[in-house]
Amino acid sequence: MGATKTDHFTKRQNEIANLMKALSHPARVAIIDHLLKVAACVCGDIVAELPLAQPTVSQHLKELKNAGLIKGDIEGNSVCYCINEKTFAKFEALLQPIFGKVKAKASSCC
Amino acid sequence: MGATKTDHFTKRQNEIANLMKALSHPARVAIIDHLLKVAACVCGDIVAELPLAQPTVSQHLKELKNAGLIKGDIEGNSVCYCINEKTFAKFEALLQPIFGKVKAKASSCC
DNA sequence: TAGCTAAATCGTAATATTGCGATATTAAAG
DNA sequence: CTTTAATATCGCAATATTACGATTTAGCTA
Repeated sequence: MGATKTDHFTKRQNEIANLMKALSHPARVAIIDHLLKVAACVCGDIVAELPLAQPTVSQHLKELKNAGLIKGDIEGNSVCYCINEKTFAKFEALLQPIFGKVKAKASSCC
Repeated sequence: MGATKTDHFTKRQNEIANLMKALSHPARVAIIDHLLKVAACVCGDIVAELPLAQPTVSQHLKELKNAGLIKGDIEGNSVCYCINEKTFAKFEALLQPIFGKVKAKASSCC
């Protein structure tokens, strides 16, 4: 055991969970923060920004990329990472109904 | 190793990461879905709804409670779980600026 | 009190994540 | 072609998560 039973849940629930997981580590939130702050799409700058070793940052970048939250363009020697707006838009669209329903509920109990 | 270096990141980044982690499992998304759907605050109904054993569901409920996303009121024999709107509002407030900045950026590169 | 039901906790196995040193890979520079 | 720089990948150790059977806790009812 220990393997998540993803097949028992809806596609939507798994999509939400996957996007949440991608941002469930402060380093990855910090990477997104940085990519939003800097005008240009930084590459190895991210490694310099974070208090983590290069291989570790590379791994976090890979996870964000797998989740589709960032894109990586090879630019000669280095790689240019940047926000993938499409996925963020989808994420927002998935969360909107939840936040909306929470507000509509208005403490029906407890 | 293996322990997340939470102390190297900002309080905000850790807060976001923690809330994300709480919803990074489809079962926990399903629990929130269910609590939003049902008018009354269900208790053991959640166990019946999910394709998981009772101890497993109890564990997921505990994590959602620890993150502050749900509340649990003891009601005689059983427990009444429900959405904690305050935390959801905070979560939304934390994400809003990110989604906003993503849209404002409008593919500056890549 | 004894028995029943609902939920939490314990203990443990399987698996996943995090972090990083060492090592590849790839492309520009000399 | 060799060197250098920037990233990615490998392999491993430490730790965390997921799942659940067995057990405990707590309240209700008879």
